[in-house]
Amino acid sequence: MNEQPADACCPPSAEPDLRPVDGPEGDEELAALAKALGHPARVQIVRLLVRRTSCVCGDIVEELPLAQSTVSQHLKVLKEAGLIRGEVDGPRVCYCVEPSALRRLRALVAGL
Amino acid sequence: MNEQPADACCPPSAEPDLRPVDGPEGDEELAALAKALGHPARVQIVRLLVRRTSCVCGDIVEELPLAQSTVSQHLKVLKEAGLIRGEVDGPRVCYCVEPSALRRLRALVAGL
DNA sequence: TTCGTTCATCGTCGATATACGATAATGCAG
DNA sequence: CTGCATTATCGTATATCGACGATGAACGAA
Repeated sequence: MNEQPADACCPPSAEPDLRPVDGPEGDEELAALAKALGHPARVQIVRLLVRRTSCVCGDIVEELPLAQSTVSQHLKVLKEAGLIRGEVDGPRVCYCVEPSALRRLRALVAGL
Repeated sequence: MNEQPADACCPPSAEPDLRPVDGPEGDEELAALAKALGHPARVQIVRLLVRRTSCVCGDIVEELPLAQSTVSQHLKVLKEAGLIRGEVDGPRVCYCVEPSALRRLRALVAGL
């Protein structure tokens, strides 16, 4: 079991989101974000991190019916898409959502 | 060239969207919609259909730098995800977005 | 019916995704 | 340094994706 404070990472990071929503760049950007969310396990991971019941990789692994290596791969995909961030906390890594990326995704979907 | 009225299809279709946004079903649903949007060409197609400058398959093909068969495949993916609909209009097919699916996607993303 | 147009489907190829176990790398405790 | 716990990466096998050309199916016109 773990007894993490669940609020150790994730500084505010107020990015303005000034890029355009449409055009070819918007297509690529939305496609990349959507592709990262295009797997149920990754959606579930994002939800877990938003709910913030925990943010440690091991806890996420326990919540999913997948091997630890598979969860790590999914975390990597989400991180490369900019949707989450990982902060090293001793031997653990605390993952958290990137609020600006989520806002960006909402803006791009709203711009459809 | 074509001279289509561009408003021949797409009845209102006011669906209530009463299903829950979270939970395992929401994960699968969002993942399926996001996966369908996880390619720039498909994002571009959805945008074209929202702008409604045209809705005929052939016109969509002309807008994209892809072969007709490839565009047809992307249209199939979008249709199977429920994001668009195709109505046969003589030898042509008029595609249009499914507004309820777009609203559903926005609700699911907002529910993250 | 026959022809031409429009769109869908088939078959194929290379690239990418997804899963797993095994192993490496990291950090802390002792 | 040694050992333990945690996470990342590697290697591999299977499945799906994405592209194309070729072909098929449906429809209207002649």
